[in-house]
Amino acid sequence: MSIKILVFEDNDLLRESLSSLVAQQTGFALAGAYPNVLQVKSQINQHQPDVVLMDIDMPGKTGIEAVREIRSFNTSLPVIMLTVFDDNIHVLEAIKAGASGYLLKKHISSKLFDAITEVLDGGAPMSPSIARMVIGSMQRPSENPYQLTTREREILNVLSTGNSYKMIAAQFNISIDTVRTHIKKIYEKLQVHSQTEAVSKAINEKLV
Amino acid sequence: MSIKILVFEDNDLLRESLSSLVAQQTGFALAGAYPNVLQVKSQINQHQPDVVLMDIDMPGKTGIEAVREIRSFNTSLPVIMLTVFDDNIHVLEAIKAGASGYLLKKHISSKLFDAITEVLDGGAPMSPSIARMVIGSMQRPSENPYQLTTREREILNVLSTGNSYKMIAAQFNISIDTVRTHIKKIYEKLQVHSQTEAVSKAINEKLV
DNA sequence: TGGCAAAACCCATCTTCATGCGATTTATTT
DNA sequence: AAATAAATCGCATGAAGATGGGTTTTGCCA
Repeated sequence: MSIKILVFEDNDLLRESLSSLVAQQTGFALAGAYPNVLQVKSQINQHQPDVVLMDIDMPGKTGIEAVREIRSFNTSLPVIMLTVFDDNIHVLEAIKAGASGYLLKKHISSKLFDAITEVLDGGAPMSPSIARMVIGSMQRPSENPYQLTTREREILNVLSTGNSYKMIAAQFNISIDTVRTHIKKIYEKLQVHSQTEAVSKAINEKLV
Repeated sequence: MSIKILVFEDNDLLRESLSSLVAQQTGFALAGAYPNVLQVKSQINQHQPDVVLMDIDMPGKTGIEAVREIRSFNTSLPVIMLTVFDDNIHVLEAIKAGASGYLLKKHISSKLFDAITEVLDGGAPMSPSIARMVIGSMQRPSENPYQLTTREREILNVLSTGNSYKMIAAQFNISIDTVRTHIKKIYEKLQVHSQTEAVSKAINEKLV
C-alpha cells in the first residue's frame, strides 16, 4: 500500500512539481493537491492522507492556521511545513501550532522522501537552519538583556514559581522590605508593573 | 587545517573507539579524550577544540552540568551530546543548558561526521527521536489536563500576559466579579493560590 | 421537563502587592 | 580617599488580589 500525500501549496508551479514528484515516486501516491486550505478538514476526511505537505504562506488562510485546525480534530496526522525562508518569523509559530517537520523549499528535491519516511517513523525532519532555530528558542539568552544583578535574578526565579514576598524573605533570610526593593528594581528593568507581567516576561524570554 | 574534536566519555571502550574513529578520519583530529569533565574549562582552553563530544551521563559531574559550565565562558563552541537512551529525561535539560546537537550512540558510527559537519555549518544535528521530543516539548498538550472550560482558558490566557481583573473585565465585557469567579475556579482546577503560580503553571505546561 | 454545568453577577473581608521616599552597609573601582 | 553599584532595611498609603459566602440565567441532554 502506497503512502498517501496531501499537498497544500498556492504557487501553481510548485504545486504541480510537488504533485508529479510524489506521483512518480514508487511507494508514494498523491492523494490531492490544493492551492489553499479553506476546506482542509473536509479534504483530509475525504482523502485520508498519511502525510500532509503544507506551504506556510498562503493567501486567505495561512498554513499555520491550517495546522492548528488540523490538530483540533487529528492529533497524530504528520504535517510537514514547506517554506522558502529559514528566518521566517512564522517558523516557530508553526511548530508550536503542531507541525511535525519543517523543510526549506531548496531541500525539497533532495530530502522530501527522506523527510516523509522519517516523520512516519516518529521523527521530526527539519532543515539544519530550522533545527538550529528551534534549539536556540529553548536556550537562555547568553547575554543579560535587562542587566539584572545576581540577587535580582535569584529573586525573579523564586518569584516565578509563585512565592509571596513573605516566602521569599524567609527563603533568602532578608527582610520583606528588601524583597520589595529588589522587586521594584526588577520591575523598572523589565518595564513591568506587576508580578504576573514580570513572571510572564521572565518565563517567555527564558530569563529564569 | 583539520577540525579538532575534544571527547568526554567515561566508558573506556567507547572513548577509545571514538578516539580512533576521529583520529582515522581525514580532515579531523583528536584534540583530547577524557573520562570525566572535572577539568573541562582548562582542557578546552588548552586544546582549543572546534567541536566537543560530550557523554550525558558521567560520574562526578554530568555532561549537562559541563555544558552549562562551557556556556558560561564560551557561547559558540558547538557541543554534541551523546546518549544511549532517547527517553532519557535529561535530553531536554541538556538542550536547555546549551547543547548544539544530540546523537544517540547507536547512530554514532553512521552519523558522527555528518553531525559534526552539520553543527559547524550552523545546524543542530539530532537523532530523529530526539528531534521529535524537542518539537513535542514546544507543543500544547492535546488533551485538556485540568478540565478548564473555554471561558476559563480565555481568561487564563489574558491573565498570563499581565492583565488586571479590571482590564480583563473590560476586555470580555463582563463584570469584575465574574472575572473573580472564573479565576477562583481556575485556581481550584490548577491547585494554585495566586496569579503568579497560575501563570507560571500555565506557561510552563503550555496551557496558554 | 427536571437536572446540571457553564457563565454571569454581587458583596464583604482580609491579605498581599505596588510605589514613593529615605537610609545604611559593604565591596569594588578609580 | 572618594565614588559607585549592589544589597540591605524601614515606613506609609492606596490599589489589587484571594476567598468565602451567596443568586440568576442559559443551554444542553437524559
